[in-house]
Amino acid sequence: MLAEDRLNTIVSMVQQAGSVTVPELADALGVTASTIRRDLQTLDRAHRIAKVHGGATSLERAHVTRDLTISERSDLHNDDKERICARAAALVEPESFVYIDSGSTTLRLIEHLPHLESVTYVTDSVLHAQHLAVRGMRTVVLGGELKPETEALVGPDALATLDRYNFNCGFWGSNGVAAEQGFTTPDIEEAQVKRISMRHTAKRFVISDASKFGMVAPVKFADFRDATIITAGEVPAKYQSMDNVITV
Amino acid sequence: MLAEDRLNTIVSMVQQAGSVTVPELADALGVTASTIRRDLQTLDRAHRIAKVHGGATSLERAHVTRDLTISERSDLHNDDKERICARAAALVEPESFVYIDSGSTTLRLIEHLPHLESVTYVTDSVLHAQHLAVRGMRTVVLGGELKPETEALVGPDALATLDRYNFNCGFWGSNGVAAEQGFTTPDIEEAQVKRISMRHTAKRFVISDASKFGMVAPVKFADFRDATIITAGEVPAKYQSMDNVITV
DNA sequence: TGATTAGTGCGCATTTGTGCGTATTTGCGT
DNA sequence: ACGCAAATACGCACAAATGCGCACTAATCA
Repeated sequence: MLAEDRLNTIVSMVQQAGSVTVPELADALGVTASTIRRDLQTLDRAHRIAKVHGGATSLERAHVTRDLTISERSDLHNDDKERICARAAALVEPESFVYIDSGSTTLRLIEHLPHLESVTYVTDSVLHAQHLAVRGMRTVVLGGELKPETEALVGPDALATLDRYNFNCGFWGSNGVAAEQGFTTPDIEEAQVKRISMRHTAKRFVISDASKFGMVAPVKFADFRDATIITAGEVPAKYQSMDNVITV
Repeated sequence: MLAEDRLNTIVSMVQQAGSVTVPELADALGVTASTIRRDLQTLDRAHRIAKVHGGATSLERAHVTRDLTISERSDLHNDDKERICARAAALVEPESFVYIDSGSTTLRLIEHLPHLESVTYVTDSVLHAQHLAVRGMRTVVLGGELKPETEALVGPDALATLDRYNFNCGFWGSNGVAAEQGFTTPDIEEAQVKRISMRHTAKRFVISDASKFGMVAPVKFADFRDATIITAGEVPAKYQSMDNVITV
C-alpha cells in the first residue's frame, strides 16, 4: 500500500467516525503506531485532520478547546451533517445576498447551496470562496489579514467591508452552543468577524451538529437567541423544546 | 510498444485504480522501474497524474500532501523566469509593506520572497494569498468579487481597500509591454485594480519575460515609464538600452 | 555509410520511509 | 499535589525508493 493511500484512508476514517485512536489506525492499516503518528503529524500540518493526544479528530470537532482528549467520542454520523446542510441550503431565497461564515461545517454547506443566478455569496474564508467560485456562484470575499490555520480573513479590513453590506440571510458555524453562554469560538479575531457579520444579517442561522450543545469555547460571538440553530442527532432535551432550534 | 502508448496506459491504470506502485507498472508494462519513474515524471509535469513516493495517484486523490509549490516546468522560459523572480525578490526590504499582483509570474515570485519577519504582503489573489500564508508570511487579502478564472479580486471593495494602503514596493505582471502603449492586460476590472494599486506604491516593478515586449493587450493599466521592468532572455534591442529595464 | 539523438537498462550514491528502544511528557485518578 | 500508566518525541538502524551518470540500442538524417 502506498503511503499516500494510507494518508487518504486515515482522513476518511477520521471524517467518518469523528475521531480515531492511534492503535485503531495502526491495527487497521497494518503499520506501527510510530508511522501513524508521523502520518497524523503530516495530515495535521496539511489541515486535513486535527491531531490530539491519543489520536485524531475531524477538524470541526477539534476547536472547542485547543487540546481535547479522545475520552468522549460520540461517533457523529455523516448523515446528520448532510441533512443539516441540505435543510440549511433550502433556506436560501432567490435574489438574496447571503453570508457564509468560515469553518468546516459551512464548507460542507456550500455543496448543497442552490445554483440561483441572482444570489450573491459573501464569505470571510478564501477556501470557501474558491469552492463557491468553482461552482459558478457569484462570490465576494471580505478583505483582511489571512489566518493560515483557518484560511479565514480577520482584522479591520474585514470589519470595514462588512459595515458596507447588509445580508438577507447568513450561515455560521459555532464551536460551542449553550443557552447561557450563547455561541462561542476559540479565536478572538474570528469572533469579531462573526459578531459584525451577524449584526448585518436579517435571518441568522447557526448550523451545528448535536455534539456542540452544552459546549463553551473561550469567546462569545452571539447570544443564544440571536440565531436559529439548525441541527440533527441527539440534541439534549433542554434544547429540543426551544423555538429557535430546528432539528432535522 | 510505443513510449506514447505506454504513457497513456499508465494514465488509464492510475485513473482506474486510483493509485498504483512503480513495481506494479513495471511488471504490467514489461519495462524496468527506471523507465516507469521517468514516465511518471513526464506525466506529473504534464499534470496528468500525481507522482508520489512509491508510485502515482490520480490527481483528485493527490491533494493530501501535494505541495502548493508551482511546477510549471513545461514552460519554455523557465530559467529566465527563475532568474527574474530571484532578482525581483531581492528587492524586498525589511520592515516593508509589499503589494503582489495576481498572475502566474508573480505566483512564481512568491517562492523566492524573503522570510523577513517585519514584511507584510498584500495581494488581490486568493491563490497567491494561500501560497504566502502557507510559507508563513504575514498576508493581507484585498476584498471584492472573486473572478473564477483568475482567482483575482476586483470591484469597488478591492479598490476601497487599496485606497487605505500605501506600499513601499510592489510587483505586477503584464500581458503586454510596449513603449508607446505601456503595460496592458485583457481584463478591464483587473486593469483597474492594477492601476489603483500602482498609484499607492512607491517602488513599482513589472516582472516579465522577454516574449511580452512589443505585445499589446486591450486595456492599459500604466505608462511604460511608471515602473521598472525586470526581465530576462532575448529582449528587443529597442528596449535593452532603456534605463527602467533590468535584464538579468 | 557514419554521425547524431532519443529511449532504455543498470549500477551506485543518496534520500526517504519505517520500525524499535528509550527518555520525556501528558492525562487521569488518588 | 502526587504518582502511575499511557502516549509521545527523538535518535538510530535498516530497507525501500529515488536520482543520476554511463553504456547500449535503435531510429533518424546528412
